[in-house]
Amino acid sequence: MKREETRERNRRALLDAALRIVARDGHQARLDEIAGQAGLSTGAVYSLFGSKDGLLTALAADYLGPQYDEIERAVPAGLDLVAAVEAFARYYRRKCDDPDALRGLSLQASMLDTAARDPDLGSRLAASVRAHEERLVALFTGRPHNGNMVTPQQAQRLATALRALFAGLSQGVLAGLAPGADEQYFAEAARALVSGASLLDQHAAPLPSGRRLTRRPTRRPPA
Amino acid sequence: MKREETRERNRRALLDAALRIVARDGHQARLDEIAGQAGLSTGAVYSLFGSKDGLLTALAADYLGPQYDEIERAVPAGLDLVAAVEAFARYYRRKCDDPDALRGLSLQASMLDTAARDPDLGSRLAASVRAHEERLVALFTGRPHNGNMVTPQQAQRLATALRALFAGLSQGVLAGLAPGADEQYFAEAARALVSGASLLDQHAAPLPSGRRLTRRPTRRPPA
DNA sequence: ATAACCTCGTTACTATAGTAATATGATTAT
DNA sequence: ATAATCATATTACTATAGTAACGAGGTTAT
Repeated sequence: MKREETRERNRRALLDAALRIVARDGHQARLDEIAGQAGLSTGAVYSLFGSKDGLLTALAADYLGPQYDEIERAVPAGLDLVAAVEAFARYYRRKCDDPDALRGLSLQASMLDTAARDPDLGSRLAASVRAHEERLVALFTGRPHNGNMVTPQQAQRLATALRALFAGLSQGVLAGLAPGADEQYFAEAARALVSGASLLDQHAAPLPSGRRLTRRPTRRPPA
Repeated sequence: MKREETRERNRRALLDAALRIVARDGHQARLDEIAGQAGLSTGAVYSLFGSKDGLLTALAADYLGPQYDEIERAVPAGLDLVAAVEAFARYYRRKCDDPDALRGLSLQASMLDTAARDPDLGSRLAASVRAHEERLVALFTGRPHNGNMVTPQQAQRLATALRALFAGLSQGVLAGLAPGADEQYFAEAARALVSGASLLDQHAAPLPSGRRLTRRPTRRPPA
């Protein structure tokens, strides 16, 4: 079975070359440069991955694992739910400061576009993401919160909302739509989702006629 | 001043043609078809908008207005904050069911990519979005909540988080990452941000040793 | 063992975004 | 009024993604 073997070798060679070049150029990486570094011609990409998007999708799926490794390191076991969610939030916000976060955003955008336009690649991508998301669910499941333990169902609901919130906020920060969204803001927004604290608690103002809040503000972290 | 006049006329002609064709083909719309329908050649696009992305960005900026008109219609005055936020959430979720929501997602992705790659277009886009976002802030400012009125600062914080959350959730729904995120879920997630309710309230399970929740669940809408 | 076949990568081609040089016609200065 | 200049669209070209026909060499059936 030498045929299958060379196929696999070529596949790997393309993915490895693509990783290097995509890390540098994002989704604008040129196919002939990738194929050249893999010792192949651009046609091989179409034979093995169907399209440039197919190659990038496979690459993305390959690198979701390390991505979630990093998240798990950022959210240590032993924290209760609120603390874990805050740690997650701060991790996400810090990643926006990474010098090549913009390239990451561009890649993410092209993945989104691929998913929107190519149902096949889209569902393959979605499957990878969902598979890895189980790790996120596991990361929250069982943590104490309000005297209870987080159930897998709760963790699932939470993971969906948190990923959405952070994805949206990161996009906002990087695209310049949300200039004020600092680490503190990420943490407060995330905490609002899980705890009884609202995003608004810290900035309330009385009605003109002046009855005070019924809810007292949660702890005000140091400015 | 006939020069400026024809320039403006050509600009409009390109935008009008682009609107038709982009509505059909998304960001894959072909430049020569757009230019052809405008009675111009593709070079005119580069002369007037600098690039295809420039044309699409201008188009997007043009159509943010109607977008926000629709939002304002979906969130009537007179609702308190929680109800307004829920209405907003449900509007956003319903838009995911639109038959050409996927084309919208693809366009949104390409705008994101443009913002990530071209600082100039990115900041122009961000400026348009922020300008229109003031309407969103105004939409929430002054509504009653917990016996107070929402301040502009609170509304700003809220608008940032809501847009991020809905953008992320919509992307998730359309890309197949968040299959369970129905209208109800959108509404609950949004409510969690503003009110004391947590996303987890409805799905709590007791600890093995069994102390109950300290917080009682908020109203459970009919299934 | 040999012939038919199938898989996969290459080569040559097409389509489209973008660039550079050019031409045309408006604006401005003399 | 006429010439110089500038702005803007066109034309011809380049670069790159994608397609289709082809061919080499591994695979399978007799």
